[in-house]
This record gives sequence, C-alpha cells and structure tokens, in this order.
Amino acid sequence: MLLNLQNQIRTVIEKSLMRFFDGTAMPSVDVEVPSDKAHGEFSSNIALKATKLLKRPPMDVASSFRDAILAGLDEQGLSGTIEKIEVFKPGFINFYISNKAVCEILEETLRAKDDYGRSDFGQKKKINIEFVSANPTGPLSVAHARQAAVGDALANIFNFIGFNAIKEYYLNDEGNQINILGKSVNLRALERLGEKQDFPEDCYQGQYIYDMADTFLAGRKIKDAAELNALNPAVIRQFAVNYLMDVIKEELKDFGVNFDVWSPQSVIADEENIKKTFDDLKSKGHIYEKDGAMWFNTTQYGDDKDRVVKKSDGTYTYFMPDIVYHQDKFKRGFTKVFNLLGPDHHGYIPRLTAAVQALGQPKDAIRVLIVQLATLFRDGQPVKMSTRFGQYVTMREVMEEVGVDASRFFFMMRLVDAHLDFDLELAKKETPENPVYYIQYAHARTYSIEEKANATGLYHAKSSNFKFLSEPEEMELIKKIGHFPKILLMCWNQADVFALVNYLQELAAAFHRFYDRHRVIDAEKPELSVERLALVHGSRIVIANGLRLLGVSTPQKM
RNA sequence: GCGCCUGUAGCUCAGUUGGAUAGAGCAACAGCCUUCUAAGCUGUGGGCCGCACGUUCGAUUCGUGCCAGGCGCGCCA
Repeated sequence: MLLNLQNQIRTVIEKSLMRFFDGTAMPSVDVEVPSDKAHGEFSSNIALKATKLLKRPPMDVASSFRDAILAGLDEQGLSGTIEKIEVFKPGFINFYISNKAVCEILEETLRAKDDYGRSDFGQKKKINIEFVSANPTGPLSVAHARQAAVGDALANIFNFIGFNAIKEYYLNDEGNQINILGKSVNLRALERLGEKQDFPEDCYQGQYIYDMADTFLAGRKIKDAAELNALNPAVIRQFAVNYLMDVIKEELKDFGVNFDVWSPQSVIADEENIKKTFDDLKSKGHIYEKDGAMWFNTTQYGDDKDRVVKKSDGTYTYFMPDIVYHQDKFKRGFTKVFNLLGPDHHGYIPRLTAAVQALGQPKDAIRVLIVQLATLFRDGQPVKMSTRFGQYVTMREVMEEVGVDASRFFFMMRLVDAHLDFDLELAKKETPENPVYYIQYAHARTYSIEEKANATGLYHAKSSNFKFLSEPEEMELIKKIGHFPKILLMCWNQADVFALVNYLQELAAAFHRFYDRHRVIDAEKPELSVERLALVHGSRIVIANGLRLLGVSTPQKM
C-alpha cells in the first residue's frame, strides 16, 4: 500500500507538472522517504532539480509545483489520502498522509495475514542460489554457517516476492582434495590395523578421520592391512565422500537449511560433458594454445589475464568443470544464478563471469556474492582458528552453543560482504541487548496480550473501519508495518538479507514503544481496545513473517 | 608491482543509490513498574564522515590524487 502510494504520487507529480516543461524534458521524478519524519511520509526534490531549467529560485518553483500537485491529487482521488503538502527550506515538497490512510495499511495487513508482503514481483522467474558447496572433506565450519544462513534466507525472501528460487549445493566429489581425503582415511585405517604410518601434513588432520576409518573397517569387517591394501582406493574415496556428505546434510538440516538440489560434479561435469563444452568454446574461438596448454580468453570479458583450462599434461584445471556446471545451470532454465562464495574466491569472480558470458549469457545473469568471514568472540577475545591442524570451529559447535535462532540471526546482522564480529556471549544472552531476543520478545508479547484479551472476552476480530487509532506511537507502528513489502524488494535489489534484519529490529522497537506508552486492553474504552488489539495482531503478523523468512523461530511465550 | 574491498561516535556497524539538523545498538550517566511480560520504555553526553582537491543548488554518497588497514593475483582446488 505504501509502495503503491509512493508510485501513485510519482505519477501525479509527473502528470501535474508536465505543463511547466513544455518542449524540454522533465527531470526524472524521485519520491523518497525522508529520514526525518517531521518531513512527512514522502518527499520529492523535483523543484530543486527543475530550478535551473526554469531559471527561478527553488522555493518559488516548489510553491507553484505544490499548487499544481494539489490539483492533480484531487483529480486522482487522493486528496483524502494525502493530508497536506508542504514546501521546505531548500525546495523540498513533502507529503503527509492522513491517519485514515495509515489505518488502511493495517487493514491490508490484517486481510493478507501470513501472505502480507508476498508479491508477484519475480514473475515466477527461475533463479538459482548456490551456496555452502563445501568440499566434503570435513564438518562444516563457521564460514559455511554464515553462507548457509544468508543463502537460505535469501532464497526464502526471493520465493516470497514471486521468484521460483532453487537452493542448490554443488557437490565437489572429485579432484585433488577428494583424493587426499581418501588417502587420509586409508592411512588412519592402516594405523588402526597396527601399521604405523607417516601422516603427511597435507592430509586431513581432524579426529573425524579416525572415526571414518573405524566405521569403514567395521562396516567391511576388515581384519588386517593386506585386506585393506587389496581394495581399490576408489572404494575408500567413495565411502569417505558419502560419509561426510551425510554428516554435512545432517548439520544443515539441524541448522534449518534444506537444499532443493544436490549437484555432484562427477555427474554434471563428467568427461563427455567437459569435452563437449570445451569443444564448443573452442569452436567459438574462446580457446587457444600456448606453451603446450589450452587457454580460455577470459580477458575478452574483462578478466586480468587469460586462464588455463587444460594443462600441458592433458588434464583439466578445476575451472573447466566449473564452466560445465554453470552451463548446466543455464540449460536447466535459470534466468539468473547467484553464487555465494568465501572471500578467498574473490579473484575468481571475473573469470566466472567471463565464462558465463562466453556461454552466451548476459553479464548480469550471474551474481557472485562474497560472504565475508565471521570472527567469533568470547569474553572480548577472538577465538583462534587453525585449519592446518583441523582445529577450526565447526558450525555444529556454534549451533549447539548459542542455538539455531541466535546463530542464524547473528550471521545476518551485517551486510554479507562486510566482515562480522560474532559475540558468542551476547548471542546467548536473554536480555534486550541481544537483538534476536528483542524481536522475539516483541512477538511473544503480542501473544500474551491477545491471550489476556481472549480471557476477558473483549477481543473480537475487527479488521476494518478504524476510527480511534490516532496516537503518534500507533501511527508510527502502522507506517513501519507498511514498509515491510518495500524492504523485501530492497533485499532483492541489494542481494542481501541485511535490510530485513535491520527492519525487524526497528519494527520491534516501534512495537515496544507503543506497548509502553499505551494500554491495549482498557475496560473503560472498549472500542479503542478492539482497534489496538487489531494493531497488536497486525504487528505480530509482520514480525512473524519476517522472522520466518530469516529462518528464526517465533515463540509465543518467553 | 597490478587488481578488489574497507576507513563514519570509545566499540560494532547503518546511512533507502546525490538531499534537509549524519543514525542505531553496545558501553557511560540519569530516570520510569499497585495495571496486558521491566527479557520493556524515556532522556543526556559523545563526530574534521581517513586527508586534499574537483563535479553542483547540495557530497558521508560521484571523480581524481594521497594516507592507513585487509584480501586476491600458480599449467593449485
């Protein structure tokens, strides 16, 4: 509703001011929400922009624009919605909406219920969000946890605003890392069988390798080293990948993240597909030979230098299967693909976007989001990590220490590409300093108020024709509710969930303020009480919708 | 050396794509419960928006050059 209104005002301005610009082009009309609410609900700078063209002082232009817009509002039947228009200092034209119009926002919210904020903005377009995609060589780390939280919430939001968003995990089940994994398990198994082994530094050092070795030996009832050595290494590799993928799937499930598609590299980028894509790119002139290797001319699409795709020994670099994989995505009909990657992949973006363009897609068909690392803090000290010795903090540890709600929320409290300090102590606190609890508490409060209302028999489901809501805190709260749909679109434009996280904190604050200043259930004023209950209910709808999109629970009692 | 990112209150960070007196949380200080959850609310103090030019009605935002920090630059994955 507010979003519509914003557009309507823009249209009215464009129409009413047409006559001031005969012959010349009118500057583009911006209608924005001022940061200071004293400046109204909407504001336009059109007079400032036009002052040069019309060669008149800005305030003067603004006044005459104001009169024209007022007449235009009348024609559009918006004069009841817009209470007044005022002209301010440098030359802003500010729009104030009436209480009645504000209450209509609440009516709309109550009607839409769980669907409030849902839209068909995405027009059912198929989009793909690939995230986590960790090599199955160990349990997921904190870095993956942040990707999981962000990726899942992004997909939820995109689906809510009308996209058909698919969550996808690229399963890297081949290559060097997997070979090393197989070798690591093999060596640990030999060790268990009494054969003392040198354990190379580049092998996986974690305790979980022993667990895997034990499970493997027990499962196959292997008694001695000779029996183990007789096996094809591929058998152990396959076992290890399956074992760890089960672990990873379980971790993600416990974190509340469910993927729609698991794409194994071994299937998508098998030799045949690689050859096909390679030949295809070659025939299009993207591949040339130099120093005995085959190079992809990614510089044609803005990369720093061309990249090797096939080494002089005849094997492919890891880049090649990735190209095949992305071609596969587009073959499956996605119009846009998102990739969430760790900061160490940041040099990888130009080459990936180059590849996508070489495959015939527009440049913006791929959007790579770099998810920055989170540093865990305990008692003000950063928690040390060392992947070298397999001693990194795992996703499961964080999840178990602070809970799923708090960890998911905390991982989203900063812009994805901004570094994040994660305060474990704060995340565990059940006090207002902890933003998750602050929001969830607001939600729980709505329940206890409604419960109380039910008990007194006062509550009935009023949802239209509001007449008694007029206090500033009530109006502010409803306006806040009205901004929800726009926030979701902002998440799309920014490809970030942060706007929603931030919004929910503001919404909760507006609710708490309202609660503190005004009594909802008041036997002396039954009509007002019923309307305030409706406002409480509307607040709950939006807080719940928002939390649900973020994958955070909505407790009824705390 | 080349490329990317960051620099805003004591700390952690926003700033709606160029707008109005630059905001929030934490920390500090001072208040508010016989009434729906005080797990809440209110107020105060705190700023050369890294520095310098430029673009214009107007710059934290855009451009250029410096300064400081982080990261990336293999026929590794």
